Amino acid sequence: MSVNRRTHSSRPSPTGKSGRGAGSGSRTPPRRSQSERRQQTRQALLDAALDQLADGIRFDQLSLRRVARAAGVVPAAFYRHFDSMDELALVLVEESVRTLRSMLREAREGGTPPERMIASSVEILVSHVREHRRHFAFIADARSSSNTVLRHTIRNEIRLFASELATDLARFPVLREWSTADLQLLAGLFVDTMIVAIDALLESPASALAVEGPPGQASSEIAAQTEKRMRLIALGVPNWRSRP
Amino acid sequence: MSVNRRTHSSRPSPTGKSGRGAGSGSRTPPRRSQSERRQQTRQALLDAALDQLADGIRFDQLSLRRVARAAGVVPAAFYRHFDSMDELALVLVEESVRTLRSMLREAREGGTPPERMIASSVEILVSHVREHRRHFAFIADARSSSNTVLRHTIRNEIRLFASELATDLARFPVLREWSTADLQLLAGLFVDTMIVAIDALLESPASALAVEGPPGQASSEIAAQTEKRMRLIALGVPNWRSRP
DNA sequence: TCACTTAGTGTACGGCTGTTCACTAGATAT
DNA sequence: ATATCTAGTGAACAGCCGTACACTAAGTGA
Repeated sequence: MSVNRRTHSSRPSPTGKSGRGAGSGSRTPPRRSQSERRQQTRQALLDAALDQLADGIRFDQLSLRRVARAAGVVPAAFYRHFDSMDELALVLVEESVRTLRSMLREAREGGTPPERMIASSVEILVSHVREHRRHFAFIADARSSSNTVLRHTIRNEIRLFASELATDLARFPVLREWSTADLQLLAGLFVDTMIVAIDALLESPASALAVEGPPGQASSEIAAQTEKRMRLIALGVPNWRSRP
Repeated sequence: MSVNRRTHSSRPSPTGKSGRGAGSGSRTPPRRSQSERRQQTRQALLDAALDQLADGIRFDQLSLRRVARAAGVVPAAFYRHFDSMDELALVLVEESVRTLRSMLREAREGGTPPERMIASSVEILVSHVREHRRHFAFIADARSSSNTVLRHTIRNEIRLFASELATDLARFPVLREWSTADLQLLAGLFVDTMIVAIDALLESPASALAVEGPPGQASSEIAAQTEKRMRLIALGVPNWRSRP
């Protein structure tokens, strides 16, 4: 995990011999420009945080010191890149939201026939969570973080995501006449169903040997369950009237 | 919040006069049996924890010392009643689950006409959350706690809740022919919709002056939104076939 | 009345936390 | 070649944490 080679030590080298290429097998450290070093450490900090998140550590328990340690850097060095853990979190929001939007884009562009729409969306969801587990773990976690700003930020992004989905839904013939509010309702229901699926997907493989309760479902079961839920919701659409 | 009157002090009374009824206006402390005292402090600890939870403090941030302080008791005294915060949490689970089941009972027993079923359930949900805010706050929080045992325990209880709802649903004529699995699916969808509603209800009033994002919706809006979601789901029911 | 039990006290300890500061070595600019 | 800049170091700080321990006052039972 450590990014930086030890550049100087408090204890002088035990052998008097120092200088480049002295030790057998020790190679000259690769020359890196200052900006390379900087950018690399910064990313190491972000990666360290994401890795811990993917390992089931919650953001709230993620201390500045733990992140620095996992990045192979001393705590004080953290401040060269971020003012606080909260600021690091906001960078992770951007990264993760990009992943989220890429999922929407992927679902949009393939010329999927309407009757395959739900199945295809669920497949994309599952594969995206598998391939970008760390980002989804962060999103899921941040959603219920104790950091108010972070929590509100991520929830707002999810609301935006639902809004985009709503305008996509508007293109379906059955939904042509629907009011904006009703489209938001439907999209919100779909999105919340996805979130439940994401939570389940994240729970299952990391805690495969969980001590308590039913063993985490396999991702195929979760996918099947999610697809059924969405189909059931979609079935109500043709009969929907806003006022009861 | 403090339950126990100061019973002795490290510093001797500044006046030499000690003994009962000495000071003007000081009344004799009410005699309490030992078991009364014990039970009272224990409840004060539980209440202190619940109060903090209702104030938006997450269980993870809730330290033994904070709880003890809020209960007006020294940290070491905590151990006379619970081995650890985790053990206290499990007691709160029992308390809270009782509240949850009382909600189901209330929804069951009133002779509600079928077409009012959803509206009535949502009303009961909203009023229950208002009246037992602390328990619901704990449930919502524990669901995503970092304590694995606690999290699994509460999720299992929610699964049980969904199962009971499923058997209730089975009594509806439209659902007579449904398989158990499909009933579980439907119940799960309803329950998750409720959880979303609970989260929203808990968010709104405590953080009425939230710094960021859209102001929390009023509970009536949340109720309306939730009712619509459930109605939409219910509309799909008559057309449902398990295999697509 | 007197010994026993027990709920709660006060103090102390080590461990982890965020933050600060003077310092250094390697990259950069003159 | 030399001076400047800067990413990272290591040591120190105060604060909160969980836990341990000896102690005390009040309630309890013989």
